[in-house]
Amino acid sequence: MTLAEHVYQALRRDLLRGAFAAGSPLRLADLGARYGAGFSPLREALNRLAAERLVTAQSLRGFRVAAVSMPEFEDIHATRLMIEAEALRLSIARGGDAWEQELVAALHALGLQAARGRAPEAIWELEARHHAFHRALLAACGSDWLMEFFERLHAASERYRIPVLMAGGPSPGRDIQAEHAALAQAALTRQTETAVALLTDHYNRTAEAIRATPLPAVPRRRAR
Amino acid sequence: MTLAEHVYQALRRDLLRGAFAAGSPLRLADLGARYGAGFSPLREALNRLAAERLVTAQSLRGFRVAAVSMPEFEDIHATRLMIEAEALRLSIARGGDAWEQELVAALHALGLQAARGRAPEAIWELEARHHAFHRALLAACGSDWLMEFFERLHAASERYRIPVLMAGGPSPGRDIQAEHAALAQAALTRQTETAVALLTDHYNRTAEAIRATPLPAVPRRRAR
DNA sequence: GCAAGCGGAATTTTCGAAAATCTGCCTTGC
DNA sequence: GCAAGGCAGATTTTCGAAAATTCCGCTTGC
Repeated sequence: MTLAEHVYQALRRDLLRGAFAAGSPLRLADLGARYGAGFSPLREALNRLAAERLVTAQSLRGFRVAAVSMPEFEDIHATRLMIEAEALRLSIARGGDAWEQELVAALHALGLQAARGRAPEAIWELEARHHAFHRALLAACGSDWLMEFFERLHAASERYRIPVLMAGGPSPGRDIQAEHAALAQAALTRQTETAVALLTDHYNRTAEAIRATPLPAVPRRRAR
Repeated sequence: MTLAEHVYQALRRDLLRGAFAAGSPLRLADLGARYGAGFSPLREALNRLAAERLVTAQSLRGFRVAAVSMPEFEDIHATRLMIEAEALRLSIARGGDAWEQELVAALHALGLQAARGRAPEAIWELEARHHAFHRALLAACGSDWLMEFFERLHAASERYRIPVLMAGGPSPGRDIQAEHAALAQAALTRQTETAVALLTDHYNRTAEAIRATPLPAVPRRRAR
């Protein structure tokens, strides 16, 4: 792997984990010290991330962490429901043995990690397995483009989930693992519209938690 | 505009116009001569385009024009129908005076250019106005993400339309301007499902023309 | 005749410095 | 007192060369 690729992955991971405040400038000198790279690989990684909208680029003023806002979250959420509902229908219609196998495996791995609690060092592994479960659910849809849009929207919404995770996880009355199990069950038994409804509810509950948690304040630049 | 941005736009335009064969390597020295830039801005542009999947990157082996294939086209086509149908419904539901105004303006501009024929120097302007018309149709959907996916899928499918355009345009019996006019009419009169059906037919006809035209041969690398 | 290995050329990737531009502060003029 | 202008430092952008790796033809050994 080249240095630029390594920086891209590390920076992307840090952005999704909320290591930088939304809207803050990403200075090349700082990033160089942090990731041990010169300007060239840094700028390559930043350009990729800019194309993914995780950072913004302004001519001759460098890069910033992309801003967050509630209207943008609502857009991400609504678009995501639409994309994933369609991908889930296709996946259920087309999934074979291998899909079922990987889905139950992902559900099991998620359950194991969920049981390990929410300590800081365990939470990112939980996030990874959560993402892997949802990916496994849609994986048989047969559309590279739907899967790419799923990944994009997942990354975009991840940044809004961080405050919720840090504030102590989801609402007390919620049994997330049960939601996942029911969803997997409906998918495996090919109850398409039940599965879509469960998936929609699942994301709507998370959206509720996000709406109830204040966004981290975006440092405002002075008017100019 | 920085040099890297300029290269990005010029290279993207050339890729969409079919200036490079699908699958062929994009050598930095060649690109440097073509666009008058050093390696740094070139690599930044290429990394952006790689994030958009117009080119592919392989560690230490540089960049290539993304491959084309009929299965990929079918995926693009199906995903596009889904995204644009949804965006069109939203746009019709939410569009106000400004939307109507820009839609009729875009339709008119498209008609003017269509009347100018299909000479090589007129064709790209026609393409631009065609794209602008379809964008105007969806512009009121209120979702940045749907619009981004629209742009991505448009760019991806543009590469498949080039051979059709070069082979002399669409099927003889087709009156494309009438299709656009009917579509705009249905949208402006808020006949949502009629508009969606017309849009779907419009793209399906184009897809038929693409299926009937052989893909440009992708230079195959020797097995290794 | 043919596959494996070698070596030079071609190519990509990275760095460090130079050039260009922006930012914030301070002076100047009114 | 306050806005306009300018200067110094900070920052981004670009280049050219060096380092690392791949590519490809050629030789060698069987």
